[in-house]
Amino acid sequence: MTTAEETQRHQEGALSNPSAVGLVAVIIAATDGEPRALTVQVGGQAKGRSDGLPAGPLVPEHPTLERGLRAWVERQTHQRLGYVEQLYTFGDRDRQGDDAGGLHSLSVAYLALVREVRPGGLAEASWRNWYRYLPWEDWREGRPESLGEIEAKLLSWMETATDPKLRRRREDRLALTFGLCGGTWNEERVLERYELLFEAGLIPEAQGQSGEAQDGDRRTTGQPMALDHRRVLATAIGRLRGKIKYRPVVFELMPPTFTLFQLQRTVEALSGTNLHKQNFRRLVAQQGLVEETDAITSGATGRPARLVRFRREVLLERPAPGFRLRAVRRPA
Amino acid sequence: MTTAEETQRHQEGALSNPSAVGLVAVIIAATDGEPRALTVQVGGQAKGRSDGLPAGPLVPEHPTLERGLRAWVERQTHQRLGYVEQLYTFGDRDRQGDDAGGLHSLSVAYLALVREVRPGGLAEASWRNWYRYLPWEDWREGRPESLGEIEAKLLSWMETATDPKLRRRREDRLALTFGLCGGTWNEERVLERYELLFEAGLIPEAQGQSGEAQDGDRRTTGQPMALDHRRVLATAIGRLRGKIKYRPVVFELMPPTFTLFQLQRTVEALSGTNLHKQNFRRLVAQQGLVEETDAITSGATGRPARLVRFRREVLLERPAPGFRLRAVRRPA
DNA sequence: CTCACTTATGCTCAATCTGAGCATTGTGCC
DNA sequence: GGCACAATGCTCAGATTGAGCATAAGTGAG
Repeated sequence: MTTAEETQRHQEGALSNPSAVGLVAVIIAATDGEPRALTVQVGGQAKGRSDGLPAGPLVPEHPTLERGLRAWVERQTHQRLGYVEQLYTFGDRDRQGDDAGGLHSLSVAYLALVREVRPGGLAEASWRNWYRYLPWEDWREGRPESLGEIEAKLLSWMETATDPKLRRRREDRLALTFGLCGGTWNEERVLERYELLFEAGLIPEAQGQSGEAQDGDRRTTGQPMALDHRRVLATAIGRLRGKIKYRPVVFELMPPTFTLFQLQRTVEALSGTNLHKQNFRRLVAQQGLVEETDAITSGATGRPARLVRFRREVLLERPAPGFRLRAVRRPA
Repeated sequence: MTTAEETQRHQEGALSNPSAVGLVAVIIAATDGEPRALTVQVGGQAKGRSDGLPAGPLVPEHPTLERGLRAWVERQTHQRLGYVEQLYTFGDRDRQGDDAGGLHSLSVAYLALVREVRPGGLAEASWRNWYRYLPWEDWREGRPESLGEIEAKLLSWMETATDPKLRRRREDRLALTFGLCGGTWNEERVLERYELLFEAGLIPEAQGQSGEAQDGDRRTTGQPMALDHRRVLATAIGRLRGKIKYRPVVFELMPPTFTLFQLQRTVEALSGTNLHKQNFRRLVAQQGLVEETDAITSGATGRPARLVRFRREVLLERPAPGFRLRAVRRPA
């Protein structure tokens, strides 16, 4: 069959593979300078319960996928979603675990940013610091200590490759993702790092995928999640870290008014790095991202700070405002 | 039902909405300084034939969606795909036309870049300049002439809003996407522009979606495509235009060796703008994106140019190499 | 052969942006 | 008042950019 024939057959509705399609949502908030994701408890008694992301079937009654997701999440969590963006569509074998009875299954993942964290809301849902699941991604206190052990294991995984070409390829990947062997750490490569760990057998969720021995230790390789949800989370973090650099999406996580330092803390929380304070303010000022209110903080230690608010107008003005975050280089 | 319950039910496989899932591929090449997409003829005799993108059912026999797409396209087109990336998953109502017999239908769209254009290959498939479908996106010869008419229509669409708030919102969107009313043109907002035209009733494909009068004219609003394929194409172009700025993906479109000017022409073709020649070379040199060969062009008019080739090593070196394209400002 | 034309390539220069740090200003606390 | 701690202002050298000028090295016409 030619492409054209196949296309035509497809477009006339003669589809051969009905599939089970679901939604997964990565719902992000940032309070107290910590990045948080909404998680739920999933899993029956047999396998034990574990953290997972909110997920559900595709709701067909909505005009678009995004609107459907929005309504679904807002109904479930009573959160108003600020910003919503489609993340990625994960297929079967990208995932692990049971196929849904022979059906091919897909998950359409969405990233959503919410402003406030309603504490009560749902019994089984809770906000968790996302670095709980990916501890090696948090460089705010300097190089994460868990990284030492991880690197050692990755290096020995590299060594297990006997084929020199394969070994070389692995070395390149280590350099690219974890900054080993002379590479540099790029905070956006969250997914690539997760996938590398997965392949190297350091991720417990990889069980059943291959028979290799699992080498997971929550202190170093983080807490597991149900199914492939950690992969989805990693995708979300990577995307968000990229996005804040050229679109003012952080403000979707901020309260109506805030101080520049709170804003900086939020950006740092997302990107997992520290920023140079004065330069950060200069950047924000130059870009005209915020405007001053006449309120001033009080009570806290140190000199009170001026409260500012996001200038919605920038969405129309500059081509692509955001933060170009330059991590401050730390001595040791 | 709570989120957690729903999630659990979902994850245990009790899915309620089996859906028809398909793939769509935007396969891009660039030859002779023109950006081209692979198109096929689709549609039966009743509706008339029209251009469409290669599409087909999801192939379940592959480990991941991407690998599946890769195999499928390579089998169909005998093209080796260089770079493949998932674009977006389009839902039903995002699309137009017939639901597939009550099934909810999804299309997972992929972007692929190929190096060479095999001319023969498929009878019904052909490479088409992508600006044929989105003529307002090509600013290489200066402001596209079709834009005058488009803007006039958009402005009158804006005026039809009686509610001042709605009118205001439309004005903002015109500024943001088409640079009207004091905004600036941003070459990455391809999808937003298409969607605006769609809403404004300037896109013939919108028929049946709403009863509004269609105002399409191929010379100004471009040639239509089947279903929502123009939307998919617009998504692809926007994504690619963004990507070339921070990842060296253009090289996936180039032959093994090429001149710097050919490279520039390709980047210009994709971005739809003109670049400053000397600065472009300086950028490429600085970033170390290419290395010289000892071959030199000959035969063409003008001084012969050195042939260069892509330095694969940069993929490992710099954090995120690509082109920051600054359009050269033209006087008129 | 020389000229006109075309493209390649080298180089300059001012304006701006960046990374890093020093200095000063308000507050709460002892 | 003196201290610790943030907020805020300001400087400064080095790198990056945008825009051009100038020169080199081919082709084709006369």
